Amino acid sequence: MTQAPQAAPLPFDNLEEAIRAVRGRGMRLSTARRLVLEALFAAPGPVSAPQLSQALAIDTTSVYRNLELLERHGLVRHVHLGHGAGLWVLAGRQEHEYLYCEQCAKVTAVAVEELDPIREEIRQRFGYQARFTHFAIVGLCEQCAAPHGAGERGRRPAGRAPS
Amino acid sequence: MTQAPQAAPLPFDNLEEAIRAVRGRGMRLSTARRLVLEALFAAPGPVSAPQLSQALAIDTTSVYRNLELLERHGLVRHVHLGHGAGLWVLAGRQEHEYLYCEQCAKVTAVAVEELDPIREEIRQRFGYQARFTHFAIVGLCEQCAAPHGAGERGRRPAGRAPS
DNA sequence: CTTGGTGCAAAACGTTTGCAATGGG
DNA sequence: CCCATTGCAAACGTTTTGCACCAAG
Repeated sequence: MTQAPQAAPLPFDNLEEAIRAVRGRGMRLSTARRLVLEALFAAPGPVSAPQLSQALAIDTTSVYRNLELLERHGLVRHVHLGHGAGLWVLAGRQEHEYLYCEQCAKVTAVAVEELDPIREEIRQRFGYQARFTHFAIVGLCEQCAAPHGAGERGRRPAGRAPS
Repeated sequence: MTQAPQAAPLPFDNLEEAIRAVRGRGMRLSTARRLVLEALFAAPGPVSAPQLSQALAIDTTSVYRNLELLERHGLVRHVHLGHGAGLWVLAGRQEHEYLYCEQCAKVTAVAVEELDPIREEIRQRFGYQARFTHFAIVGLCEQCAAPHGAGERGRRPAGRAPS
């Protein structure tokens, strides 16, 4: 996960296409690699390498090597929502960027185009071409930002909340 | 550095005021603590705990404990520019948020107010009250974003460039 | 003198590397 | 058959924890 700024994402919609892309790029379709891809397709959101390793009963090393290789080939990418392990997602179609609530750990995925206006404003003001695919936008969600409303007031996170 | 969403920053301008704040909050002014504060005042930008530890010849453990304590009391905070160690800065006055170029590792610090328009747009569109104090805004700086210009074309980072 | 702070040792955690064995094409 | 890929062991860099000693107030 050393560094992986941008690898042009390969377009694919489903497992079969992803597998075709794997083969087409000269990678072998090992059991571990197929399982990792399947798991990522099945996952409801970003998953960590240790999670994958445990869930699939594949050595962590192998999971990392697969994710890194697939990332180099633009099939997956990783994201940081807060502290803790990096989280991995497919990089094929429907690219997402994430908003992360540091209080209740809520994660909101939005299509990249939805953030383009923000990106454009940042570019105009500061000259940077921003990318929220590596670091999520961290802050407070609507409920948690509401000063004293009835919403999530004071609620503790459901899962762990890496700040 | 477990988690530290927001601790109301104590306002202070210089070392003396910071020291007064330390004492006022019931913390002792140990040698290590004073050195860490001095180093942060002297630093031109965010610094990692291992860096501080080495530069000041203070045990890493002690540096971490001091930073964490000072963070809990709103005197310092930490930021992630990319991969690698968390980086620490004073949290007193002139708060900054950071833009980080993932290609040339350039860091641009901007006053929080300068990002308020961006924050406002994010709030309106997605309901999140964003905070770029924990994760920098990562992307490409003007030079590196320029497709084939004469600027930083192909230049490798000066220091390490954690993506 | 009290107790908060220190250094040292050791561990936790996520991640990377070296190497011999294995299985995919 | 060959070599990409695997598992295991071991290292890595950052951060945390336990504990006996020390020093700030």
